[in-house]
Order: sequence, then structure tokens, then C-alpha cells
Amino acid sequence: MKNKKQKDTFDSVKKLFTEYLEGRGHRKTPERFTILKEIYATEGHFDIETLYIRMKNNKYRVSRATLYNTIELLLDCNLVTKHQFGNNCAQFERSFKFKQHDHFVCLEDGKVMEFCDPRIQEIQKAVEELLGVDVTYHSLTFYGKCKKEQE
Amino acid sequence: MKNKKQKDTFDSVKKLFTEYLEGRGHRKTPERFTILKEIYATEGHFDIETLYIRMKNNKYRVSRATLYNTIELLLDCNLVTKHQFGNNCAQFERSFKFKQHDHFVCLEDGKVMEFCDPRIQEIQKAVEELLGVDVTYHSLTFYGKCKKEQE
DNA sequence: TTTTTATTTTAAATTATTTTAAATTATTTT
DNA sequence: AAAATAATTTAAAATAATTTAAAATAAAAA
Repeated sequence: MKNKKQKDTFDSVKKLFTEYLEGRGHRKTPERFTILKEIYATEGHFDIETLYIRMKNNKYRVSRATLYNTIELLLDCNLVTKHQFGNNCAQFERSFKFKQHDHFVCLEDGKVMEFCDPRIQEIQKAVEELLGVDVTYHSLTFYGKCKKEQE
Repeated sequence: MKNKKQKDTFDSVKKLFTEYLEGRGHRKTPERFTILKEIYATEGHFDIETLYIRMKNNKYRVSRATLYNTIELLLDCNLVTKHQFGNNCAQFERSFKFKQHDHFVCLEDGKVMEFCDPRIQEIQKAVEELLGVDVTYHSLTFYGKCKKEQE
């Protein structure tokens, strides 16, 4: 059942990516679809290096340059989200059919937790009016300590 | 009048930094205070390279390594705030006596605007309860387009 | 003042990412 | 279906931001 759902999700995502590539006149290369597949098989956050290693360990290998390029495309068609949690390197996560959410990052162990609060939409609306701008997306991250860290 | 206020602010900040350094057994070097001064004479955001150039153009020069080290201290004692707006390099800004605020970044020209919305505090409280964590600070950034960009 | 030791500096090292140029391959044309 | 083309992939080099290491300097302690 879960696999079924996961497969359905990947089919939709694959279709969306195909349409995006066709619409922009980009080629449908096996690398691109393999990367998409790997990303959608990944729960939670990852960085380029991790993805690179993981693909290498599995059957498939792509160059880092291709990973960077493809991630760019996936960001552009909103199938992937990018985060800069203050560390050096960017973190990513799949975003289709996964509820929009924000993050809490533990300053001690780096663990990332998710939450969702509708009030952020109200703030966004207020900001758009106050500053006279159009918001495309946002990034909200709380930093602090997990309770269990503090015993 | 404005200069007076600015001077008062810098005096307080200098005192805070001095106490911080003494408390930690760190040395009070001229470099550290010059950097603090330069930062508090800077309105808005800056990056290390800009600060480096600016100090060079003024009378004083410090090495980049010292800038990185000192910024670290200033972050630690909350006199400076760090932002990662998704670009490559970190942005900083003075934070003492300047109202806590969040940001809007224009995706077209990179311009940064500020706002302040108390509802973020409510979200923070909710997150602390929901996830069972203690929040130390947060980062909220909206990305989009300035209206004037869209004519 | 001399000694001790943190700090500054310069230069080299590292890390993440981008660029380049050659090789490959998806797509178009024939 | 084969050849032509042009985008993509790749590996390696280049770049940018930051960190580290070692020698030089200077603040604080004796």
C-alpha cells in the first residue's frame, strides 16, 4: 500500500518533470530521471555529496556537475526545495505531494524537525501589503535545543 | 542628535563587548574594537569581503582571518546577526538596539527589506510546545518581487 | 621588564560549487 | 535507419568562501 502510493507519486513527478523538460526544450536523459528517482526515494534532507555517494553505492553513478545541473532544473520546476541551514552546504528535499512545512534545527546535534503553522500565511499577506511586494516563497527556521538534549 | 545617539549606542556596545571578552578571558585587541566600530557604523547588511575592503579604504586594515574570527565572537555575544540568504556568502548585520526584524529578499535585484510581525512569536511558542523544544532564535525570509520590478 | 600565551597575519589548505573543453548521446534531419 | 546537430555529461581545472597552520606580534601576567 505504501509502495503503491510511493509509485503513484513518482509517476506523477516523472510526468511533471517530463512535461517541464519538453516545455523548455530540454533533453530527457536517463541521468535526469535517475536523479529524480533517487531524490524521491529519499526521505528528509540531503546534500549533493550524500546524493552523489548514495547513487555511486547503488547501481548508478553520475558526475557531481550533473547533480548540480539537474537539481537546478528540479528547483526550477518546484519538484525540489533548497535550504541553507547556516552550515556551509545547501540541503535539499523532494517537495511534490509532501506538505509544505517549515523547520526546527537543533543547534546541538543538527537534527531537523518539521512543522506547519497556518499563521505564516497571514504574516506573508501582511508583508506583501506592508512592503508592496509579491512573495513567491518563504523560509522559516527556528534554531534551538531538543528537550532531550538538556537532561 | 543622531550622532549623539549613535555614539551612545556604540559606547554601550563597546562596553558589552569588553565585558564579554573579559568574562571569557579573551584579549582586548585594537583589531577587535576597530572591527566592532566599523560594523556599528554600517547600516544594513554586509559580507566579510565588503567589510574587508571598506576597512582597507579607511585608515585601518585587518586580515580576513581576523575578520572571520572576530565576527565569530560578535555572533557569540549577540552583537551581530548572521544571515544566509541562499547566495553563496553569508551576510551580517549589527544587532544591538536595532529592533529584531525579519527579511524580504527580492529575487530580481537582491534588494533586502525589513519587517516585523509579532505573530512570529506565537508561532514560535506553538512550535516549542508541538515539538517539545526550546527555541533560541529564528530566521524568517520571504522571497519574491518588489512591485516596482514588475511594471 | 621579561615572560607567557593569545592573537594576528600570511599563506596554504579545504570545501562547495561553477566553469571548461572534450567526449557522449538524445533528437532532428535526411 | 543512418548521419548530422546540438544539448548534455563528464572529469578536471577554476573559483569563491572559509578554515587552518605556522611564524610574527603584542596583551597580560609575573
